[in-house]
Amino acid sequence: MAATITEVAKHSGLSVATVSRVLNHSANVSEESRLRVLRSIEELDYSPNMLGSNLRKMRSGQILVLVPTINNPFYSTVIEGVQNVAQIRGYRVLVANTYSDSEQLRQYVQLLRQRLVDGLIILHPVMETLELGNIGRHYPIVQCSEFDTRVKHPYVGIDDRSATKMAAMHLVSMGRKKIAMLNSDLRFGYARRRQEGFERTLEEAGIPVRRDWIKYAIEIHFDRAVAVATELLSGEEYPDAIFCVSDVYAAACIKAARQRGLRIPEDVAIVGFDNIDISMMTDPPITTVNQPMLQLGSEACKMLLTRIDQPEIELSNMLLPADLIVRQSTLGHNY
Amino acid sequence: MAATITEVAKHSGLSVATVSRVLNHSANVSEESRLRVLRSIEELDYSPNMLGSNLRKMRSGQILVLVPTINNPFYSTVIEGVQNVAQIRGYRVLVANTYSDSEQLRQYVQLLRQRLVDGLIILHPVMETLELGNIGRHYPIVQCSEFDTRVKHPYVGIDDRSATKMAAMHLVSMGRKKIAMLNSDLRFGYARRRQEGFERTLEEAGIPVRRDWIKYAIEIHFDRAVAVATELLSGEEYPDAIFCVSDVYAAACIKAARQRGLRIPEDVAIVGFDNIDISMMTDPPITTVNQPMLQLGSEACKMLLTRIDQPEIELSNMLLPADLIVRQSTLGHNY
DNA sequence: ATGAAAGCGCTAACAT
DNA sequence: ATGTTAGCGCTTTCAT
Repeated sequence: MAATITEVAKHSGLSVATVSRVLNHSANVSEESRLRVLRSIEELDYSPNMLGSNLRKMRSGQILVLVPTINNPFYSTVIEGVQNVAQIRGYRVLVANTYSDSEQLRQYVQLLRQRLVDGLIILHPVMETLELGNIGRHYPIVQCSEFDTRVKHPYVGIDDRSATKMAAMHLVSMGRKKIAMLNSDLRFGYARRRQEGFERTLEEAGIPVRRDWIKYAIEIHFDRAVAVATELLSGEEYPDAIFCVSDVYAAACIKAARQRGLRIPEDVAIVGFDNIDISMMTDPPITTVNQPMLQLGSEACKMLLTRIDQPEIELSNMLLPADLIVRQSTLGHNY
Repeated sequence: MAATITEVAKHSGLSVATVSRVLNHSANVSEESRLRVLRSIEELDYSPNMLGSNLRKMRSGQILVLVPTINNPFYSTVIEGVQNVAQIRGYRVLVANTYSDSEQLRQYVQLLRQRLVDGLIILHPVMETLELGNIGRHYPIVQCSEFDTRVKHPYVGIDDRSATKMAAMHLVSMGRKKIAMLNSDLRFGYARRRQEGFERTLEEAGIPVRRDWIKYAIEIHFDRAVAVATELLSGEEYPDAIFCVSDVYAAACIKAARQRGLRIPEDVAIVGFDNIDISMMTDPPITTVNQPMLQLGSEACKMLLTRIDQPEIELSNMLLPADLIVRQSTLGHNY
């Protein structure tokens, strides 16, 4: 039913080579031939079978994005950034949830060997450093957002330490002296870097760092985070500010604070991280560190495509600037 | 560098046919040959080049999911459901944002003709009925969640009318008599069906339907929805309950009500739709209609794979049950 | 149970 | 500028 390039060639009275040239916009085709071919394509309602092209060119025209879960507005926005660039450059994007499972991850990396994808963007705290380094050593791979500096693939992310400093200094400048942190899991590079930035900033500001005011909510799960936040706010003495490594945690802090009858920001100020939609929907809206999500994705994609096209080029890592969006969870009053 | 099936054949002293049989778990291979082949695969670190396989089998092993935007927890969860089934059945999933642009949509449908995808799941209010019907007439396509009954492709969704009835009856049973609706855009099938269900339920309950209390927020955008909700709550007389067709709208109503100093649910009760994460993070948490998002995706995927494998089979549409999750935005008190 | 060989649709090297 | 042809890696039919 579907026409092939051979039939187009026959129909136009030209060779398959010429048809192929027209399809690939190659030079060295006379205007007349070009038009003849285009007409035949039209009349036969021909569409090239890319499976043939792919085999011949030994490329899939696809890249794979690995995320712990697509169902997270941060990741999905980064993916959108990836897609924006990929589409322009004629690549399609596969998205795979790894559910942070290394077996899944290993399996997806196989798609590179099977030539089903030309490159890989990992939005994923890579814990099995060496593993991935070996499997993917000779393939185009870029780390995005959640990078591990020990892994040998280039990355694009934000400067967590200075972003954290900005957030913490904001709290300090609002006169807060009893500042807590709600972190995720120190196995993640960003968690380590943000905690480091947090502690350093407090020290520089002459504010004591209380170990019992640095809490961890291992899973990014709302109810779990509410429990941890409640704990943080339960003691005789409790913090007057909480820096959270995610907006979900910040929303959890708001709920916990409310349940204990604390006012925000009067009694406790709250800062989130990521600037996902939720941060503007809570009451009060959350002051948060805005990550340039779309740009993270698009830069990672550009980097990857460069790696695919010119594997010999040495790529340098990229840290994008983040900025603080001040809302009522720290500012108050103007609600 | 990468070994081919020919090299494996040579190395094992068998033919490519036999190697292929082993790879495809075909019968008629002696245990001895099988082991010889497997050993060679191991030793040569061989991985089949799927581009060759794809061309020969004339299939891509991929399906495409079209969504207005991936950056929406409802869609991304449905996609997760699709992926769960696809992975088990050996298919990969491409995701494309159409941004509700019909030109983009048309372009993506081309992937079917190019044989880059074997089938299509559309999570998308299809407005250009005929168009898609023509382009995709002879390809495996399934509508999911946002279906148009006039389009000739099978669909899986929820029964919007009865789901709406359930939500509205909940408000009625709580003694509400002045019930408003915050809808999206009547160009969407679900918007029409839900409004119909809403009006019918009120009529059956003997409650007058006030046209000026049915409002529309064309874009699902938080700030815009807050403005509409504020309008709804501004009059001399205002509703004592609002039924929203999305949780985002419900969150907007909460914000608008708060700003006007109204208590929820005492002064105004609020019901959302979808049961996305946001609905449990607001204050108060939102009573909402839970759509079986994962199941919507997985059933749509099953349906599509059936269509791919057995195009001759006539498929019937599927409506999954939704259920009401009652939280404090209508129940109150037990916060 | 195994092998030989054709061929999927396309591109690109080479020849003219 | 155009055509001829080999061949990308695999599956599958047909012999044996």
